[in-house]
Amino acid sequence: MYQAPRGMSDILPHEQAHWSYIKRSVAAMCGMYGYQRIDTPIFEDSGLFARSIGEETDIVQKEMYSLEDRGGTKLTLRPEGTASVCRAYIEHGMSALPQPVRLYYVAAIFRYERPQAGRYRQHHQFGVEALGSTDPALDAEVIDMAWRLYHDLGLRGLALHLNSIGCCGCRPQYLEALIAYYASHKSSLCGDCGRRLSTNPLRLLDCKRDSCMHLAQQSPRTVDFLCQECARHFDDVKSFLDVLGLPATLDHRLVRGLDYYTRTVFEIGPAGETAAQATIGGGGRYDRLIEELGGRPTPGIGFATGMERLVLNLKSQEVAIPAEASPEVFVAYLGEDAKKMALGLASQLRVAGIPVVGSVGDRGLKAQLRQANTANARCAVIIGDEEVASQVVILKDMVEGKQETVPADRLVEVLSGSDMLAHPRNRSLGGRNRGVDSPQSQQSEDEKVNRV
RNA sequence: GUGGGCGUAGCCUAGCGGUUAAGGCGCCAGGUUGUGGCCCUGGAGAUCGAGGGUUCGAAUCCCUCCGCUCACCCCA
Repeated sequence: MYQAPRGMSDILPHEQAHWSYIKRSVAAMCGMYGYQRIDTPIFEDSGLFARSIGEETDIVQKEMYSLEDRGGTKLTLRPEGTASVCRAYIEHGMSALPQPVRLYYVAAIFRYERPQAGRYRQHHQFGVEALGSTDPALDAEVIDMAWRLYHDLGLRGLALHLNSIGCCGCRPQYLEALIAYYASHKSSLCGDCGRRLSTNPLRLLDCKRDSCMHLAQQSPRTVDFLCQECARHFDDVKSFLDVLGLPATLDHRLVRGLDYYTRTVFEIGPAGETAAQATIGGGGRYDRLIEELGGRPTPGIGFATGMERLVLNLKSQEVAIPAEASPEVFVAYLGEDAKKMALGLASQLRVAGIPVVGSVGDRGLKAQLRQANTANARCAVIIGDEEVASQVVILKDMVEGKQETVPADRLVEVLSGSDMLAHPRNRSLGGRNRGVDSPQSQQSEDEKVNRV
């Protein structure tokens, strides 16, 4: 028996409501903020990720799905989204466009890790990237988008953590101080942290062992080492977030696992949640990345959110999700002649824009109606020998249980005029329109979030 | 890569040494000759994750492997 590869899963029909709900919300929100969609290849040249994410990071060291194609090119399944977008920005000369360039993506992401709750080898991320401006207002805009998305999806009780990790000008001094501090407490560090001291000192700060957390509380803070420009930038970000009413919590232990981050970094997850895969979204500024990848110096900021984690949180918070559309009409038949008539009628209905499920398999009427019922069809069209003979059909309302005989050539007309069909507008929008309420109700909703 | 928990029909679960592995959901069919949802009846569907061992006898005990899952590491 074949199984899906480890850490990768099928998204089955009964789970699609959550996914399309998220995708719709994402697209609507990006439109609201002026972000345009970009899709990049699932593979990139391996070097792109090594250079952007950082040679020494775990992602590059041990988590990439890499392969060589028949021409000997080294390719890697994308382990994150930002590098590809930056590559596309450079490759297509987007620096010639009005800046900043605002982009978003929804993409499958691949990392070779041990799967666990909220962590998969193939997962999906929605992310945005705003390229070409250092304006702290852009940082605030991106953070606002992330916060707003979660809120509009219906998630509550989230916390926003914020920090600034400085730039290449001021970070070295900080790292020096950090290493010096931890080196002087080396004896009380756990084994992992002993290694981190030389490999990835920033990560010393978010070790979860009690002893190390204790040390982290007393450790030097990035914000105390910011250069003047970075400090100014961070102050502005904070004040802009304030204007937007976003309840940011300063977290001096917040660092990110990718090397390209500079200045602003942030994460959003369930408040007070200490669970392992709690973070549902995170991001930050990366002012050197595009230059690093061979473009002209171009600053950027972005964030990404794990869609599987969104689904997990929507489920755990029992957020009501709009149901997927079910078919309007089920066409049942009895006998060969009726089958042909049913086929033709179903086709006509679809041409008229009415979703139809056709019966197949020559089963009894009882079985066919049972199927119409489980398919959640609003009504059934029944055709037998008598109906074929007089060119009529039985139209049965599956909710009311009533039925009537209508001439076959008037079926579309009768159906369109009946209240059995959902209004076309409701059909395409799924009857939902979240997050664009009046300013007043929006305000009160936000206050509710801030309080949690 | 390290550690814990778990593998019985499509799904959930009982059985924990003794005859043809039990129940619920779902599926299929009947209960009116051409009418669904509720109810009733019946049916199909399981080499009890795989291999090996102990035993007169193993789903049940032991070992190995595989898979799933949770946690560490890391991250969305």
